[in-house]
Amino acid sequence: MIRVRFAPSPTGYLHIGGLRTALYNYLFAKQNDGHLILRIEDTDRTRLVDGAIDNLISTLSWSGIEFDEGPHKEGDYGPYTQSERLDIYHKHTIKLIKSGNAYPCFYPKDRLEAIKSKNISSEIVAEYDTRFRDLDIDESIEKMKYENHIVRLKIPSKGSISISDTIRGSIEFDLSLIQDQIILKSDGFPTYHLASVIDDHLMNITHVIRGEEWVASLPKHALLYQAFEWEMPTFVHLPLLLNKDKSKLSKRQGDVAVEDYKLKGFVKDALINYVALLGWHGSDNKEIYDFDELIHSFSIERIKSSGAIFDVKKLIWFNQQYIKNSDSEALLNLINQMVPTEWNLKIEMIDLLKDSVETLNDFKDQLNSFFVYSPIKISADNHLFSDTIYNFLNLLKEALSKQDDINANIFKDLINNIKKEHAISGNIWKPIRIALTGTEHGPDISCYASILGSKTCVNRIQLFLDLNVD
RNA sequence: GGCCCGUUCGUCUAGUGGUUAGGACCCAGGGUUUUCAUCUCUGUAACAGGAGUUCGAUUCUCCUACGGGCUACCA
Repeated sequence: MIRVRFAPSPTGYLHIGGLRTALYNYLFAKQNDGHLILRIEDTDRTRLVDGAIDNLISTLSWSGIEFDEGPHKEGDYGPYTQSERLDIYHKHTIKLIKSGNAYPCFYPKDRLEAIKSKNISSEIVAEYDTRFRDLDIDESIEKMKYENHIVRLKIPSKGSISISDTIRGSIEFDLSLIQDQIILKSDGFPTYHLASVIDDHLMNITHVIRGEEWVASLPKHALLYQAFEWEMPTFVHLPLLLNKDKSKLSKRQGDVAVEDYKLKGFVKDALINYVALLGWHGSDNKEIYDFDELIHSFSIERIKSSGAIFDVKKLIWFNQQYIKNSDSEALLNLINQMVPTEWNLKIEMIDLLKDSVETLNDFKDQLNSFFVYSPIKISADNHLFSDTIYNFLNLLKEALSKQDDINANIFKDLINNIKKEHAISGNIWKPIRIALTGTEHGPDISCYASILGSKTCVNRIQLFLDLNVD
């Protein structure tokens, strides 16, 4: 069975790049009837953020990505949080030391402090540590019980290793260039390399799908697999998501948290669709994929090898498409959660607006004029308004007050009749809009007025005239 | 600096040993519309460079350039 994992560290929010990694893992698992595992990589105790795990899970869940196993979902391979697996890492570390593939380096307190305070380069420290490389194994293990130590992986000083990546093919590394990697820190926690290799193996992970930033560590991981005499999973390194300047997508140059986009009124389907297409594309020109189509169409073979710039403009376009094609009822439910409870949203309002908004937040802005009105003071030099227009508005008000029920067509007829009867010409539609809504632009004013209802229209025109006509 | 990865319109991308190199976003212009938007039509715009292989390379190989990632007791 295909088993893949998404393995974030709980350092805060869910990164857009993380969302894509999770998504690709999810799609791959789903289309193969496999399992997607959530594993929390919290081995850096200095970077833990409270609530990050819950946040991660709920954000992922909002996007439609659910896990088959994880800290929040029981499975046969737990625990799924690395800080709860310390004894496993320790046992395996001892195994590595015993087989001669790793060695502890001892750090008397003063040396530890010296290293920390003097800012010595890691190369120099590693160089110094090679003196521990060939210490007696049993003695070293005994010494670990009462002395400060770290453990390093013993990397062959010569030779090369070639590792296969599904997207990039075979990659060769010169081992002499790699320093003995620390796999167990002085606080007793493993580093990423050790923990992820052990967990991927123990959790029966078949495909490691992760970001390209990990390819440089590939030889270390491969060596670890060799040392344990374990079979390697298939590696799939995803191209990076980039800023406008082509550097790795990061905060600082815009929003990178999934939550930011949610807050800005992006719908999850649009985000997912857009992000899926950053690095993957089908063989045709299709761009709009719903979640099921994505599951069926996605393939690792068609993942690109080059990085992709995250372009909000295209995301906005996707968002527009999804909103306008959404069921109005569903939209209404979403929007209801965003607006003041006293706003009595009607489905007609959503129908009227959904073709033209870019984000859910635009709804909020545009809906506002249905519920909040204050007349605009027209300046004397505004050529849109004249006595004729004010008079016209007055007539319209009269006409509307005789109508209990209006619809868009009645509203239009009313206006055209008044125009004809009183021989009024010129642009009357814009003044009507301004009087009725307080804004210059917006959706079809006849529809707008009919949703507002004749009574409210009358009130608003009255307020407008009160303010602008002596 | 070293190692590794990458390079088709501004962006996301399709594509092939012979194509007018296709689509989408963006941008510009036209049309529709009582406004804005929507919608619609049209347009601008790309194979990083150099060698080689070949009758023929955007496509295959090598080199260069450029970009990026990594180079932590971070992941």
